[in-house]
Amino acid sequence: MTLNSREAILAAARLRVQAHGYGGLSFRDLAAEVGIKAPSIFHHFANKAELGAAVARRYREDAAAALAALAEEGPDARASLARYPATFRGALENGNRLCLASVMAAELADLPPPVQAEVRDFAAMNIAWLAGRIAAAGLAAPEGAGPRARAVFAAVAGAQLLARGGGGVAAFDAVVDSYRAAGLIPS
Amino acid sequence: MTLNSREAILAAARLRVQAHGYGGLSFRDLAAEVGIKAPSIFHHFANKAELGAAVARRYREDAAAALAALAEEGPDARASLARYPATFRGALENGNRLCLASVMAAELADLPPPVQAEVRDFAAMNIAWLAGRIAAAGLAAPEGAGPRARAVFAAVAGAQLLARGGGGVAAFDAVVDSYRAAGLIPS
DNA sequence: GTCTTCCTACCTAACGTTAGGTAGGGTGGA
DNA sequence: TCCACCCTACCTAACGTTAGGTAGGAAGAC
Repeated sequence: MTLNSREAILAAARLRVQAHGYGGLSFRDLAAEVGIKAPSIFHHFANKAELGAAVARRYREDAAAALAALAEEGPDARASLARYPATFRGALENGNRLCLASVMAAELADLPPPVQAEVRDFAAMNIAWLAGRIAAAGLAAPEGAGPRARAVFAAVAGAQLLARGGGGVAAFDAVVDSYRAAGLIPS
Repeated sequence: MTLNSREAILAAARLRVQAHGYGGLSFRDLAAEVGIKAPSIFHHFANKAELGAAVARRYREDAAAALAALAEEGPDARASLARYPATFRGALENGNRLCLASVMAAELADLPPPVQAEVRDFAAMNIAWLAGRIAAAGLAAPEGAGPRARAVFAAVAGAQLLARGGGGVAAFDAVVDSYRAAGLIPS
């Protein structure tokens, strides 16, 4: 149960941050969900900042793996780009949550520096993946792939934010469809 | 000083929420900034929820006035649409803040219902304005103006979120330029 | 085999701090 | 006089965190 506890804490903390933010993550509530007491969390993580950084790091690693899998599914860069928004859809379906990095970006100034760094790394990783696929798909000139990648990332994150405010997955899908219609994302 | 205190509280609270979120708004810090003591705030607002709702309502009213002014500046709907993102730029310039509604959307689940309602109203107001201008500009079919308006609102909010994470106003401008290049927003 | 030692994993109790909120009093202008 | 405004003093609940301790297992020496 030792390794499982650490993993259980990480998983539960991720969901709680996605729903309530880093500031809304309480050790007592988190521990209760895992089935231990709050101080026992300190056996696995030195403090809240370290837990937050670990959650964000794991989130980035999982996303990187998912994107790598998406790219390896087929050689068609346009097709994998078209499926990129779907990686953000899941959070909305799962209790109207947001991308971890979006929630944390909203409270960025109050985040411990190590957590801030993880948030930036997540964005950089997504943008790098998008830029690679955009370049491979010939969707933009080589020097324009980076800016375009940032635009796609921002637009999809914004769609998720709007959908949480009202409309849910249906609103998210409609906004993404508009992006496709405008040519921001390939169909 | 009575009316001024209320206004000073509203203004300071708005800036603090834009920087730290509703959860990060503390009566003690807020009062200190205004130059009074924390319990004196309760003379102007019954509780935190009412203060939050008042801040959000005022924010929406101010934004509505700014958008109305933008629309009245000239009859060219395309031109006023092109200047829409600028209304979001100011927050970033002012201490790397976000749109009040974006910050609050990130912590929506923990907001008192009246505050949630104000956040939704702000989004609806923006979308209605955009839909009107999009229809007037002939940028989309009449039945497509609403979805397109939601896409523009989401995209601009996302650009602001990305810019806060890193890059600031320059990143915001670059992303908006990409939106223009893709045809999501008129130049 | 068993005794000692050290470990992991978790506990209870309490720390200092901060949160929103309340009670009741003083003061100044209409 | 009275009421708006702001004060001091205080409350309870919750926060992250620390101290100190217990249960149980692995490992080495004899």
